[in-house]
Amino acid sequence: MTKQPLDGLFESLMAAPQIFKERDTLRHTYIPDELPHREEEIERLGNILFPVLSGSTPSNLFLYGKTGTGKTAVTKYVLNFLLDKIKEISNKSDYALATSFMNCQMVNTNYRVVAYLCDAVGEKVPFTGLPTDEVYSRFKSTLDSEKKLMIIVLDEVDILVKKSGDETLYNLTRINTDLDNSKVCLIGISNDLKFKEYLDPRVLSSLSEEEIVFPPYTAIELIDILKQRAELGFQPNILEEGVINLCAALAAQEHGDARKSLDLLRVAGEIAARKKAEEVTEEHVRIAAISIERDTVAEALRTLPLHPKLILYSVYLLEKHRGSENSITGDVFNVYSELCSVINIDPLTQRRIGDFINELDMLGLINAKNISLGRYGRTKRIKLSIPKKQIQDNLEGDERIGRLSGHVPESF
DNA sequence: TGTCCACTGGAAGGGAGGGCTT
DNA sequence: AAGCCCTCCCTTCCAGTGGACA
Repeated sequence: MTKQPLDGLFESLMAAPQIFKERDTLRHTYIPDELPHREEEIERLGNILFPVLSGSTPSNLFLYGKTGTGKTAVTKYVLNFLLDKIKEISNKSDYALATSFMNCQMVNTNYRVVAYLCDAVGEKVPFTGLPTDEVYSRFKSTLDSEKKLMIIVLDEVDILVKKSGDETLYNLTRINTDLDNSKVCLIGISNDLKFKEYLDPRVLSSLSEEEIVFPPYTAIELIDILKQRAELGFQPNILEEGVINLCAALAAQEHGDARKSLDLLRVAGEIAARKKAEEVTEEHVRIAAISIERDTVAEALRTLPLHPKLILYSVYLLEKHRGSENSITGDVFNVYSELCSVINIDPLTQRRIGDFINELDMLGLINAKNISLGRYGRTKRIKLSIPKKQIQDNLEGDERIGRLSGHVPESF
């Protein structure tokens, strides 16, 4: 058999110095045996959920805190602990503990939440077709068919409520009154502190019987977290002095985000491994910071549907041909409509384009600010938030947008 | 000070595509 | 097969608005 080019690649990678011991422990999704600087939160959550061990229903609770402050990790940590404990005493207790953890970024409609819960209790339902009420009552009756205590965790619950309202949440907070054998405990997790304002007061009072606020990590705390993970994930003495401090400092600039600091450390390690370096250096961390940023943007651009891509490309063309002058919604819509006719598709309405402009703003790809031009109306001032080169490189790769490359809109 | 522009953004609803029940 | 119900994506309608201008 002839030698494949990949054989050589793998051989040289194997021969290179080993950087990682256990790479996955450096992912933020990995739950270590200890969570440094979250002892207090673990203890509080443990205290609140402790009644499950004696078969009582704990209070519903709400966890608040910014991204990367350990809400999800602490919750999973405590739930895992409880599940282990329950296993130990299972012969002594006459009920089962079930948990369902869902991220409302994915499970973001009322129907999907209930369907997900059905799945968790072993009730198979189609992803569409049934009335939500029907799916909900199937969930209830399956859950109630045996003695069970179910802890339902709704991570990023604010997304669900903003998108689909709080009807499901309302039903779930009242479900215990309809159950004879089983009980449900709800845990809501949110990084939007203003989220409470959207909630019906009845849901709010029932859901936040207990609340835990997760403060951001300080740079010093991040260093401890990174040291712990580095010990698990990297070969000994592979990190140059200062690497961990730099990762912590960069992440601390953004509200003490442990997730980000771990990503930085892991990607820095991957870069060092690729370069076959003897150790991971501060330079690798800096490259990692740029590469993470670039990859996030490239990924966002690549996965955009066609119409938002065209809108973004219109903003790009406006900036390219009219210099740094800011565009307004009307300009963008005109160029967008023209591009649609060039590639022979029907343009969407200006109303819909307005929504897409807001979405692109939220993704951080453009900056759209409401302004008033006096008697010339109220509109949005729109600027690109990322370099033009990045738009060009990533969008013109799309065959349909590529056809527009070099096109100068007639409106100029 | 009132007018008026060019929108914004909420609300309601249409319809396509999918699937269930009877 | 008919009648429902779901989500998703979109349109239509329209009241509301900030501030330059007459």
